[in-house]
Amino acid sequence: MRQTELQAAFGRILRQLRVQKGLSQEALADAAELDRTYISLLERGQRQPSLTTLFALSAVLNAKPSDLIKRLEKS
Amino acid sequence: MRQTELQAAFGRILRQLRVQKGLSQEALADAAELDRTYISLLERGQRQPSLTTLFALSAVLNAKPSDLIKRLEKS
DNA sequence: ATCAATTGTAGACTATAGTCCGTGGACTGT
DNA sequence: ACAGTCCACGGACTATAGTCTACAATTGAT
Repeated sequence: MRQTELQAAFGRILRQLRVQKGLSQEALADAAELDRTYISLLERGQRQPSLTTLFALSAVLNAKPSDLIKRLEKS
Repeated sequence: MRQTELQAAFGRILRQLRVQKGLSQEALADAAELDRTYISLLERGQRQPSLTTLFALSAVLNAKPSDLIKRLEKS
């Protein structure tokens, strides 16, 4: 998988989980102690998270980081 | 898990997998198209990988990225 | 048609991922 | 003693993660 595809796929998964939980980008950002505009960038595939950011987002979304990565592998 | 602990734990896992495969840091770096000194930093817990770096390292080590993350969650 | 909430986006910025070049130390074999 | 391999480590650098401010576009409700 190329880098841009990886980022785009991560963005789709992130958005899906966030919407499923009924959170706004801002609510997610606040809970994960990140910036709202950065969540927007992530979801649009223009950034890729570091490990700690992955863990922080997963925690807020009640998902295991490894499950999130597993979904990435399949996409 | 705090950020520094996360990095340190990732470093330990990375080193263990690399040694298991009988690779030098340089061999791993070359195969993953990364820098030798950066592998050293990762293993010593002084850097954390991006998603694409995680995938690149996992590929060389014949491990699924999600399995690597799973080990991180448990440590 | 308007208002509020949400999101896209741009620009300038700081922090950190990742590179490159070099040095020195530990270890092994000869 | 010397050569070869592997690794720690430093400094200087470039690329990108992540912040902050502000404004425009979208959507949904009334």
